[in-house]
Amino acid sequence: MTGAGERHLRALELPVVEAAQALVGCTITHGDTSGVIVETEAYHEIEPACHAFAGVTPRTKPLFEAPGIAYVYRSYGIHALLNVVVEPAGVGAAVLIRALEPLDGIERMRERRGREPLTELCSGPGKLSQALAIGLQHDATPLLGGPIELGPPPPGNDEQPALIVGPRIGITRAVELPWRFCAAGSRHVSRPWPPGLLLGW
DNA sequence: CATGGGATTGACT
DNA sequence: GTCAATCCCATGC
Repeated sequence: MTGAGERHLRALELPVVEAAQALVGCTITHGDTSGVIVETEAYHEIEPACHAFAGVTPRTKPLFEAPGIAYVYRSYGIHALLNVVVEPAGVGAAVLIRALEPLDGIERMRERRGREPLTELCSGPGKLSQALAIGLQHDATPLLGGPIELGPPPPGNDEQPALIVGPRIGITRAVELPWRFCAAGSRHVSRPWPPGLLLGW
């Protein structure tokens, strides 16, 4: 039997678009800081917005490895963005973690972010990396038993949350694909929930 | 080896 | 709403 308590493990076995949905509600922990995933996007080598579209390069190599490792890259020269690599080895695909609901180490997050409001700590892919002190040194590290830990939903929150689906944000290619997923009603997403359809209703 | 772009953010008009 | 910061890496000469 497969309980909700191991949803993060099942997510790692799914195709990337389904994995992106299943990961909403799971947790990310680094040291004393952790949060619940409330927003994700799927990226796959078949579409040009994905870094893996260019094939295997020194930068994209982790995307093509076996599921369950991190892909962390620098964005706009400033931010480190965290992805969960999924799909079998040889297939380049990953789930971008776009926002967390802060759970543990909130004061530490406030120090690192230089901001007080709970909704400004992890409400964006660059923000959550800063709040959890995730950097390029974590690229290709395991997410099970590594420095950054992917975990199941918190106790009492095992229900797969209702999701809002919409187009991905901040990209210029393959903008039409509805591969962004937000926990419905969460106030911790990177932007007020997108226009789009509700899933899970 | 030189160049250009980007899965963002925060500050500013 | 607009815009610059900043740096890794993919690409091209």
